[in-house]
Amino acid sequence: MRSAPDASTRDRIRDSAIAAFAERGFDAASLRDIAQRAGVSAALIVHHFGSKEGLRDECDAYVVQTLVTDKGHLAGGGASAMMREALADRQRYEPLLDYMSRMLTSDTASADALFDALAAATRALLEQQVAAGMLRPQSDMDVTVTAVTLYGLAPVLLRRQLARSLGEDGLTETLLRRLTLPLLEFYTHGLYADDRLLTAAHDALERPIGPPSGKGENDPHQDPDPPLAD
Amino acid sequence: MRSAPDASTRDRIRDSAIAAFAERGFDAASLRDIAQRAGVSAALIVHHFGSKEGLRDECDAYVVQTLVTDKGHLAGGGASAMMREALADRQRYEPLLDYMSRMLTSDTASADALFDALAAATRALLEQQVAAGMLRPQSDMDVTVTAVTLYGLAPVLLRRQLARSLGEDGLTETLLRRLTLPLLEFYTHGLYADDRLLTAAHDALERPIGPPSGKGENDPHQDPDPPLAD
DNA sequence: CGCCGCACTGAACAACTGTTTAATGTGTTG
DNA sequence: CAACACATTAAACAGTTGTTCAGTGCGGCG
Repeated sequence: MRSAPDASTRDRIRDSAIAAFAERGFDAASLRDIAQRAGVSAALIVHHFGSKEGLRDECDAYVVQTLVTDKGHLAGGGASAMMREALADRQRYEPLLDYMSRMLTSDTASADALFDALAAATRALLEQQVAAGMLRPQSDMDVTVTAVTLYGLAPVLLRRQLARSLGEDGLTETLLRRLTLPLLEFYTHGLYADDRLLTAAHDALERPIGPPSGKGENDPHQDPDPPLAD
Repeated sequence: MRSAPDASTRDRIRDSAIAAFAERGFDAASLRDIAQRAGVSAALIVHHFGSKEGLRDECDAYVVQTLVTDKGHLAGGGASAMMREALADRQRYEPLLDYMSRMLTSDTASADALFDALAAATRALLEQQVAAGMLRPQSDMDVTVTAVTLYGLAPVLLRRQLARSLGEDGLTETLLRRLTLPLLEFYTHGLYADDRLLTAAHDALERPIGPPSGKGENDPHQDPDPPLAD
């Protein structure tokens, strides 16, 4: 988070805080550390924001607004549009993505609000695609919305592992291009060649209770990893 | 992490540490806090583990071993088997899942090792399914493996949001049952009804460079959210 | 000018951090 | 029994933390 050189002191502190929280986490980032980044004293931060918690609240609000409320050009696109946008102006958005990742896994009310906003954006997009006849009929739209939101967020939260695992460093354009077709293929035709696992799971769910009887070693579907079956 | 009542002091400290790190994060969990949970003094922790960092290393190793190396009954099943297992013995596994979530988003060598182990398990499972002719042909198996690993991890990392968003509290069996069929359907037939987005993306990727010219408002594929398309 | 408000500071504060030290007990081994 | 090893502790250490306090200087307004 490099602020514009003429940004107000308050804004500069906020941006420095976002960068520090994103890099080191809320607990590990000290007020003195943030103060130094912003070129001010620690006392001034408290003067402006009341407390470290107050500073956090303002950072949360700012990140949510920038990421989902602002201009609506992200709000309409869901998580992948977010990543594309982030790629375009990496220096500016990278701390925001890191901050958001920390936020989403943090058991705070702001985290819930952020996720709800992202899910709402995803829902809007999917419903628009339903109206256009682009989507297969979904049996439980709430589950679909939540799942698509989760799947869109996964590459952001696990950005480091995603890149490392594929031998890139960071979320380069090369990496995004490499992901595009396989993922779109996955979203279009799925992963499995036939209905075997699906019908097996369907049958299994008919039976009243779950996985009883001993070790459950001979279930009909041995391990359809992805779908959390049974 | 409630240890068996006769567990050795070392083990009890380790388990208390895992619980504390999982609940509050590595930085926020103090040695005195951990010591109190384990019913010992803070000095004893240092005596046994050398330093807080040493304690963390041992916790990391233990969690990795328990989650992926141990017995192989998780190693073979990927992330969803992990969740099923966790569900079966919730009290025991919940701290481990929380710990793992923090670990995977933490820029440490252990995090990389854990992810690699999970990805390897996913790869083994997928290759076995390829051999059985269950999978559609994949153009880039590395991408498929990484994506399936990410998608399997997303519900664990965002467990709280997943449950909250669907009106459950926690990863109940009810919730898992509700997820099973829609997700398996998704893995089997995909989300989209036709090839429109796929072929559009395919065409778009033919053209040499990316999204230039002004605002890129009139791309062929306006926003195929999920697949991060160009 | 004189006064007020306010951005801003360094220094001090008490609370807490991880770690060290010296000591105490307790059990095993010679 | 003496000697050693080791688990365990309370107390103290130096460093850092968020926060408070008393002040400084500067800009606008009467």
